[in-house]
Amino acid sequence: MNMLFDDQQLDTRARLVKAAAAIFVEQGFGAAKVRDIVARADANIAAVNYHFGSKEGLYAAVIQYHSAQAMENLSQQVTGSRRRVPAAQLRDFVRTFLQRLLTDTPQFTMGKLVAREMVEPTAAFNLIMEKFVLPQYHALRAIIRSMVGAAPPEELVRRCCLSVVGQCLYYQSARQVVSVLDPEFDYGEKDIDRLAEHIVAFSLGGVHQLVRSGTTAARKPRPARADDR
Amino acid sequence: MNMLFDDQQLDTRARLVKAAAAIFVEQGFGAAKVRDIVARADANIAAVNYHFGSKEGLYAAVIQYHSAQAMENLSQQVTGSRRRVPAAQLRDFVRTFLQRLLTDTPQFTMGKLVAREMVEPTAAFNLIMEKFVLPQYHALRAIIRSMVGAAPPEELVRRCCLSVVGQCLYYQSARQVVSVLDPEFDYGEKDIDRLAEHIVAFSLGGVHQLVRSGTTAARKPRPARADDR
DNA sequence: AACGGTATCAAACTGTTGTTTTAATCACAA
DNA sequence: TTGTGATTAAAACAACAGTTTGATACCGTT
Repeated sequence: MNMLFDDQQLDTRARLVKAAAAIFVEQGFGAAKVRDIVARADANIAAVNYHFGSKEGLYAAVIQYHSAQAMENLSQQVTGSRRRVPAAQLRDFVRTFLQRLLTDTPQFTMGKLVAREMVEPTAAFNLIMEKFVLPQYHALRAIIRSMVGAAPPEELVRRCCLSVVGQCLYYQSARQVVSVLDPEFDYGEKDIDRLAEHIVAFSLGGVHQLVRSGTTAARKPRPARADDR
Repeated sequence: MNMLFDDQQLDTRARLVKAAAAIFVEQGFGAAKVRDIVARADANIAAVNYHFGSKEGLYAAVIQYHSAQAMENLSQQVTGSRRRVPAAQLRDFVRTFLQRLLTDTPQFTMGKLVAREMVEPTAAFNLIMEKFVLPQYHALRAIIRSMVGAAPPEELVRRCCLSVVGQCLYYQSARQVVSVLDPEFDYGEKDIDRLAEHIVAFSLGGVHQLVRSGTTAARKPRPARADDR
């Protein structure tokens, strides 16, 4: 239990964490098979129970390991863009979020694990929520709030946050659908950048639209608009 | 193999389809257990293989049964709102889409099955795609296209469609997250209507923003905007 | 009443999957 | 060298889940 990752000659424990991370991301915790993991790690079946106690313990280790670097990414992201215009902050947020969600390098494994937990929660759900989802959510909420001012109700800000996140997450959770509807999209850096541009522009328009209609329209009875009926 | 559903005293086959639909929606095909299904249907284990050949056969039967009424809902929806303003068509689309996705009545089971297939594809994925996803997508694409005119490239329209769908699907696929971030939201009719209003307004703003920036900004080199740096 | 087909049921079967066991191997200190 | 604890390996175990079996009940027909 000395250093976890060397580089070349990893010990069994480290190889297991690495292989498990990949398979958990690909298939989710439930569908992942321990035998597949140890096969990829080139280790023996008993190793996972010896080192981690159980499959769940291995999953916890994967999360814990990837948490560390993901967490510092997070904090440097938040502090890094404090001084900018809200719209630029949103751009940074979406770009980073999409990168973590869609890029395939092992550096961004945590983002995909979090996405999995959202759609298919496991025992680690609460931990993931408070360690990753909520901080991210609060960051995004602050950005949106600074864009709309103090007047609009909290609910509007919350809905906008979920709209932004929903747009992003769809490209990861529904990859199969995207690959049919948009076969060109190959999740490369270029594609991700273009997608980020789109989602930012779309969301900026959405937020502004809501501020506009929120200030002019009545509150309770839905105002009859031109597009009704 | 006479009539499938009576009403009150359903035969075993019908009870199985009904129970299976509920459990497949709740847990997904992979996680659903045949023993749970037959327990809810108050039937014997062997019944599923006797009537449907296999668990997969049962799943196919569930899809086939719910397809019928879902399909006619679809067509009447499309033909029903042809004559309206695009924005009103979008409103209808989103409202109906959300209703199918979030309402818990068995009438709208298909929507949730489709959502499952998007996130966790099974052998029925291709069928679901061409029978439900693609038609819906084309309908939405036509609406968006009629809003932006002929000038914007197809890619922009496609991105907008995915943005709309992503916003909606998130509330179904990530229910657990929503229940933490927004505990008030209880998926009642009121909530769904309000959510539809939000997503429509947000998306209208998003689409218009994209049309605006698309016509004014240069194409290849990203124009330096006020919010940069 | 006897027959034939359909449906149901309890029980067993089979493959899979997470886990455990037991022995062998290795590293290293006494 | 010897002993000790950590690690690995092969095999077995136990629980689970989908499927199959063989017997039995049901029901309309001859």
